[in-house]
Amino acid sequence: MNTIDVAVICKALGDSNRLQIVQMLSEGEKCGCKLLETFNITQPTLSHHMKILCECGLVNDRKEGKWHRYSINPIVWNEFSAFISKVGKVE
Amino acid sequence: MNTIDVAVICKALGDSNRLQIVQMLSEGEKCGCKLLETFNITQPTLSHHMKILCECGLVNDRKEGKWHRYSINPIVWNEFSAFISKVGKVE
DNA sequence: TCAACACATAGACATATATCAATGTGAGGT
DNA sequence: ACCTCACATTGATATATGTCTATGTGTTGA
Repeated sequence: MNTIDVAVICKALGDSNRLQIVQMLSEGEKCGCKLLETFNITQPTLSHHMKILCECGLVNDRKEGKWHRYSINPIVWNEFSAFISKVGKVE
Repeated sequence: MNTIDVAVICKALGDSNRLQIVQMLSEGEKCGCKLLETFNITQPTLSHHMKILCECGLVNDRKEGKWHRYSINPIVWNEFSAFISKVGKVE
């Protein structure tokens, strides 16, 4: 994972709605309509946020019938987390 | 550290110039003029970026004569890193 | 086939952001 | 005193972003 990838991920997490979404996904896989109940935003706005979270790789989207099951991508998240941890270790 | 703090930090790191700046600071304390040599931006733009990095707590600013010595704030960085690591640990 | 549900897309709009040129401030050195 | 250097501040501007309403798409069930 390079610097550009990490910057894109950080930008994705730089919105408090999106950060709260991934916190909810941390509890386990959830569908969009369930997420929509929690936040005070319209459906297109949620769709917009989920697109950003999926495109940067942080979140997986598993389609099941008419539902979209969203979940955290642990591989990407671990790489991101390792990058952040490493930068904090000052020489 | 709460969700809002983390979102602000992520937004700060969501710019590739700022992410590269903290990567440089990871090598050790550096003054602004040294940072300015590395990046293809003007001095006011660097000043703007440093202000954002300092205000979110990620970076310390130690004034020494006419220089500003910037360095990573390990305490804030560790808290941030721990938060990110925790969210990635899906139940 | 039709209606309802889950989600995407398009367009509009207000606000935020990154960047610059110009200028101000403050500290050191001659 | 004057100049130079390091950095901050002030507008200005183009672009990006978050949000909405309206509408389209695809799936499910009656």
